[in-house]
Amino acid sequence: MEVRTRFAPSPTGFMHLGGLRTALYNYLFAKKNGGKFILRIEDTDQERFVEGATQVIYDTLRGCGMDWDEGPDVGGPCGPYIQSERKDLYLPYAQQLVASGHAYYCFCTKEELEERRAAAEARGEVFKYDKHCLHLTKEEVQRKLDAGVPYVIRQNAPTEGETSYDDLVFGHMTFPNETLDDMVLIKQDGMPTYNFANVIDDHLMGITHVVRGTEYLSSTPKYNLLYAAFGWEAPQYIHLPTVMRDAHHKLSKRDGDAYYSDFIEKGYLTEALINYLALVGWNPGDDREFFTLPELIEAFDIHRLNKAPGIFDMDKLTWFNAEYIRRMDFERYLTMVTPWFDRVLAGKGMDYRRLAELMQGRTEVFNRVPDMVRFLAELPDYDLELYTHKKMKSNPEVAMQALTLCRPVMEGITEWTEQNIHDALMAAIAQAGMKNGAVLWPLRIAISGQANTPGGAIEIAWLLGKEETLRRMDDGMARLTRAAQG
RNA sequence: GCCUCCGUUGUCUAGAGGCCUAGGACGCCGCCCUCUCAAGGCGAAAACACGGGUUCGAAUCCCGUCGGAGGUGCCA
Repeated sequence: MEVRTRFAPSPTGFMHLGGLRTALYNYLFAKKNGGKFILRIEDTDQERFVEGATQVIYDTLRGCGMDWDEGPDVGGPCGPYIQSERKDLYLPYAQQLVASGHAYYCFCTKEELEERRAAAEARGEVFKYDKHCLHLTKEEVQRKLDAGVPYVIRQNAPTEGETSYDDLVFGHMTFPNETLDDMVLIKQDGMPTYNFANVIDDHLMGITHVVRGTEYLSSTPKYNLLYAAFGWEAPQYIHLPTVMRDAHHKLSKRDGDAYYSDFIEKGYLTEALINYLALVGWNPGDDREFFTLPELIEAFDIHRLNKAPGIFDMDKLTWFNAEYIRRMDFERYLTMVTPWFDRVLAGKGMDYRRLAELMQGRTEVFNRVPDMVRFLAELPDYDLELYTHKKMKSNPEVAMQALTLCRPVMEGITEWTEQNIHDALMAAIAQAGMKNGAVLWPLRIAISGQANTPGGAIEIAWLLGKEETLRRMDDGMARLTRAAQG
C-alpha cells in the first residue's frame, strides 16, 4: 500500500521551527517510501484566523524544498485540503456517531463548564466532563434541538477497561479508559474540533502514517476509539519528541525567536536550518552530519528517531550555518552578502568582491556582517591600548616608530595593489630590522581602529585605498603624539 | 493531583549483555600556523541520574527512587 503522510498546520501566520521539523519528517518518511506528502490546512479555529497565514506556510515549505503532492493550491483527489472548506462534511459523521451511541449532544454552556472546572480545581481535583448530557432522554434532546438551544457534540468514551495502540517510535501504549475525557467533536459554531476533523480527514485522505509531536501521544487512544466506532482502520502513528528551548521549556511560539522567518531574516541559510533540524531527535546511525534534502530522504529511517526531548542548540545551528557559508559557491556568497555590506558601506566605493573573499570564511550568520565591516566606512574611535600587544611586541612607542616608518613607504606606492603594498612594506620592515608583527599590528590598528578585522593590514589598506589609508595613519600618529604629550 | 512517556559529558547523539579504559559532533580550554580574527592542524577537560536486583559479566535486562517532559480546552 502506498504511504501517505500529511503535514497539517494551523495557519497562525508564522512557521514554527518545531512545526517545520514535523513537516520535514513527514516529508522524508513519505519520500523515503515512495509515497505521497500531503498538505492540509487546519483552520477550524475561527477565532484564530490570520490573514495571509496560509501563504506563509506555502512559502516556507517551498523555500525548504518540501513540495507537497496534494494540497490546497495544487489540488488532489481528496480535496478540498482546507478544513474550513470542508466544514459541512463533518457534522453528518458526528451524527452517525450519535446514532450509534458513540457520541451525544451536549447543551452545557461554556460558562457552566468553566464554573464546574473552577470548582473541581478548588477541590484539588481535575475536571472531567461528567457525561451529564448523555443522560438526557431522546425527547429532551429533541426538544432542545427544536428550540434551537446551542449544542456541541461530544465523544462518548468508555469509562472502564483500557485502550492501547502501537506507536512506531514509542512502542506499545496503553491508557486506562477512565482517564479519557469526552472530548468535543463539533463545536457550538458548527465547526469540528481539531480532534475530530483530523480523524475524519486522515481517513478520507487515506493517510497511512500520522507523524506528529508527542503532545498527541495521550489523545491518540480517543482518536482510535473514533476510528473503531466508524469501523475504519486507524493509521500508524509516529510520535516525535519535543524540541525544547532549554531543559524546562518547549521551543514555543512565545519565544519569538522560534520562527523560520526570523532565522532567515537574521541570515541563516535554509539548508543549514533543515540540516540541523533533521538532527534534533534523529540521527543517521553513523558519523555523517551534512545532508542535502535528497540525502536526508536516502538516510531517513524512523527507527533512528529518539524518544527523549531534544534541546535546540543555537551554537550548533550557527556552526552548521557557518559551514554552509564556507562551502558555498563564491558568486552566491557575493550575491547574498552584498545587501549586508550595503547596510554600512553603500556608496563608499568599496571593492565588494575582494571584501567578500575576505569575509566568506568568517561569516557565521549574515546579520553579523555589518558590524564586522563597519570600520571600513568610518574609522571608529578606539583606545590606544590596542597598540599594545605583547606577542606582536608592540606598544604605543613601537607603534609610533612603525607608523613613522610606514608612512613614506605607503605614500611612495604609485600603483595601489596588495602585492605592491606587501612588497614595499616587507622591504621597509626588513631594512629597519623590525619584526613583522611589530609593524603590521600597529598599522592594522591605526587603519582599522579595532582589535579584530577580516584580513590583515595589507588587505585592509588596499580596501581603504591609498588616500584613506594615509589619512588614518596620520590620525593614528596624531593620537599617539597627543597621548605621549598628555 | 491523575494518566503517559523519557533519563549517556554543558548540548545533539553512538551504544540493542562482554567489541566501552563509553565513540562522534557543537561548545569550552590549550598549543601550532599567522600582521589580528576566523579557518585549518594537534591536544585536553567533560557523561552512563541514584539505589537495589538478574548475570561469570550491565550504559545496555527487571524493580524502586529521584528528576524531566507531554497531556488533562468548544487550541491545535
